[in-house]
Amino acid sequence: MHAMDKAFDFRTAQTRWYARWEESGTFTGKRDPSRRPFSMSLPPPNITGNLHMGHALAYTLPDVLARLRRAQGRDVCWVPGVDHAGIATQVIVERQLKAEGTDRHQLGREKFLERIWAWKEQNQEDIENQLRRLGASLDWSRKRFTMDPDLNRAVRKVFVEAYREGRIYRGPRMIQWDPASQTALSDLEVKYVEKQGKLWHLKYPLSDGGGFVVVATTRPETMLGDTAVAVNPEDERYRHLLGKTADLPLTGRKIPIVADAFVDPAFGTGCVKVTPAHDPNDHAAGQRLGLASVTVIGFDAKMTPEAGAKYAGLDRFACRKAVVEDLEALGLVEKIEDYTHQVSVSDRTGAVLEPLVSEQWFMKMDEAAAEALAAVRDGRIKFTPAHHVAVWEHWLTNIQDWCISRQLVWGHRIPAWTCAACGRLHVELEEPSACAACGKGALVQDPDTLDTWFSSALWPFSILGWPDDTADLRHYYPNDVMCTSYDIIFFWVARMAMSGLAWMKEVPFREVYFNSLVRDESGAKMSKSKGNVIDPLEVMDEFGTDALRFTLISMSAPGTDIALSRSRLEASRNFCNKLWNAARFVQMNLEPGVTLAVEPELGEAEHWMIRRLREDLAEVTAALEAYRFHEAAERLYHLVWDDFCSTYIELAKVHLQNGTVAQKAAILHFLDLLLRALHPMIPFVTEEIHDAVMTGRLGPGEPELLAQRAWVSDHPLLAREGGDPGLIPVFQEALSSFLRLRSEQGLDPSRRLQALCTLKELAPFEEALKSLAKLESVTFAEGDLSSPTRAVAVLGAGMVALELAGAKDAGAERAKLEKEQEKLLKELEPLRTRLQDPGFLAKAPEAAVEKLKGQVAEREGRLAKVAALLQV
RNA sequence: GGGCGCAUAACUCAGCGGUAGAGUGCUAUCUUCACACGGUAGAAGUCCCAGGUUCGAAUCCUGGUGCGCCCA
Repeated sequence: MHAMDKAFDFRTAQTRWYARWEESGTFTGKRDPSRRPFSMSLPPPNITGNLHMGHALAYTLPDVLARLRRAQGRDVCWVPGVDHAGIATQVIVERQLKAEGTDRHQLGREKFLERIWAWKEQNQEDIENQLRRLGASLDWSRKRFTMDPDLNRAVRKVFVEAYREGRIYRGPRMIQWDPASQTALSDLEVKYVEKQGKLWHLKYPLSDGGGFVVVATTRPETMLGDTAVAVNPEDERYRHLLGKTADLPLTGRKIPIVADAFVDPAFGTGCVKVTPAHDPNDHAAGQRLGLASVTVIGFDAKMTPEAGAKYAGLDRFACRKAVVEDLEALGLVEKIEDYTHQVSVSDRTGAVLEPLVSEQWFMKMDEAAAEALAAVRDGRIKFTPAHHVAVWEHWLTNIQDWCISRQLVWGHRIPAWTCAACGRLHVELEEPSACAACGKGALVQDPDTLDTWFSSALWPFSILGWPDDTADLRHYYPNDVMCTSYDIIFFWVARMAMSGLAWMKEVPFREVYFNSLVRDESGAKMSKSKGNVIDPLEVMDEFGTDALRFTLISMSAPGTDIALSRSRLEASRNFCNKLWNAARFVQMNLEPGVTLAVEPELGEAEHWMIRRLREDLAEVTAALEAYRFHEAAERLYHLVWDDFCSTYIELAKVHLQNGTVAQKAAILHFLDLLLRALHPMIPFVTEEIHDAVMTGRLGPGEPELLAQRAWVSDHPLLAREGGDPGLIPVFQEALSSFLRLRSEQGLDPSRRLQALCTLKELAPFEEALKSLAKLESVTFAEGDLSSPTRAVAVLGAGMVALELAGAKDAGAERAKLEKEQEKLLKELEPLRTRLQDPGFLAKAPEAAVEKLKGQVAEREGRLAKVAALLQV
């Protein structure tokens, strides 16, 4: 036991405790067969970044769950780790190389990889330490990285098996190509941004000399690769053109005019140019209609020789300018309109993507998607909030095959080898020593790596040791909960679900909790370019980790994004300080003999506090178990501030200062219950208080660390019944009436007054009333207290008065009473109307009618007393 | 074009069939024996609009308006 400072110093508390928790093995999954497991695996954070506010939330909420479940006796296993983030990481390290005047090609694949590994080690350590600062109760003994050898084995296993089953195949297909990072992307890595562009109306002369056909396009440079002009078959305007050809300007090619339903007659002129090599829709149309494909833009985003000698080698945007100029010179540009359209760019590099046909690896999605859909439909996976099911359904029912190969160095290398001699492809777990077909040629491994999410999708079971049949896997799989942000439902959740079902034959997690997005004060998404990013590390320095956590938790209502504001952080900090000071006040009045082992003595105030704890802690438990974090936080906030601090401690001050050991033990128990209930949300301040107050006062066998103590629900004290449930509310009303009278009468706050009260049952609280309302004495009397020398207030069940002698402000009192009368009448009117409504009386449930009657009676009673006072 | 979500006090948000709530801010007041990161009292809202269901709607349904997000 040591003296507590006047204010909670979170700076020392938050560095002190995490190491203790970690060293003590509190967070380690015990794989204890006698206890029910509780396992979680979150999408690991990307190694490219520091902890941002999204992580802070995404780790705080599951940490609340982990700490709750641990306290409830579950064997908690929450595995931490980081994700290698293929493209993002490679882009960053390549940028560093560029700044040093070199590049990865000069460095060579191996040196480049060494460089990335070194960078990864440093970043991973930073992220891990930031998660520790946040207090996340992760099992560091099990930490994983998506490129660990074990996890790589899982990746190879899945790749090889899926290939043999035909789920993975290789072939030329149109993909989204990122010219900046020189790799293919999956559909999910494409972002659509709105851009102000132009719509060029180009005239293609008909080959028979019968005029022109006009097509509209946002990308005129692709006309060099046109192989047809298409119209809608229903479009009467152009039916006469079908079967004819047009002379494609600048190329000397003749292209057919064809019909296809994909053409929207309302877009542009209703005639569209078809460029099968450079547009996904045109590509599909080209295949349907058997059109030729002419590739005029290369992987470097420059024009190819097929674009013609004049344009070959030009950048695609420079070529656009050149083509338009040349067409204008020929009089073939009918008009140019301003046009706003969506341009597809890389989510990572921001480069404008080029749809290109390319040889890539793909994974079939239809079967896996159907299984993932079924798992949610039949309840094997439950979503909170449930409305995200709609998004899930939509995406999985429209899913395309997944392009899994990337032309990157950083990632899981594809386990496929080609024989240099016979060209045979070998997909194997380990590198084959010789070609199984011809036995002669040298084997060359596919240079590409897999999409980062290929390995991420295996995370929920690869971290537990799969493909080996490990004890961890048997004990902790499937995971109980997956906590994540709803914006990565496709990247992570869907792919994990599909992988788990495919390879484990069981869902990877039983429940998914989607947390909100954290936004800035005005509700805008935080982004570096907007400059509105709130750094959680700075917030933790300024307000404390507990304040940050409590703010995020108390704003986490399902389905609403969080607009983080300074004022909320301040409120949370103040709350932590309030708790601290209440504990400090308790602690400084405890002698050594007061411990949790002492049987507490319970009076009216204690029974009231027990009732408050019993009701609220049950609600808190239920709310947390149902992911209603904000509700749990709000309950605890008011339980601590209003009930424990403002009401109970004020009533118990006498005991606290001069009471018996048994009386003080009751106070100690209440504080103990609050600390335990609050610990999952604000672990640092509660552990610090626990240390300061409970050291030497714990019951036999109780662990010293709060993080190891049991949850509060079945504490025997909460089962104790007794006392009069109505008494403390009457006391509160009497007290606030005295205070209000003082305020209305404009009395000097330090002046002590004589008071009267008709409520005899408050006699035991005389001292508390005197102290809190600054009274000299309280006389318990019967009947009407009204008198020309007293200020009187009407309560539900009685009356209180202050003796003011000559100092009474009768006008103020009368004004107040009149106002109260007016208010009561105003309230009564609709209540009485409703009570007289035959429809209400006939159809409303009896309880509603009774409740209304009670409300009317209570107001009428008050009204009568107020009216009587006004007549004096 | 399709889907999802949100509109409640000055601000940020809860509530989601039975008399409008919280935090912050605001007004007044108090440094009195844990806490000024505090105490006390107080002011503040046609619960976006229009219909409908119901004895009763901020709450359920339909339509509209305005925002935000996702997918194409």
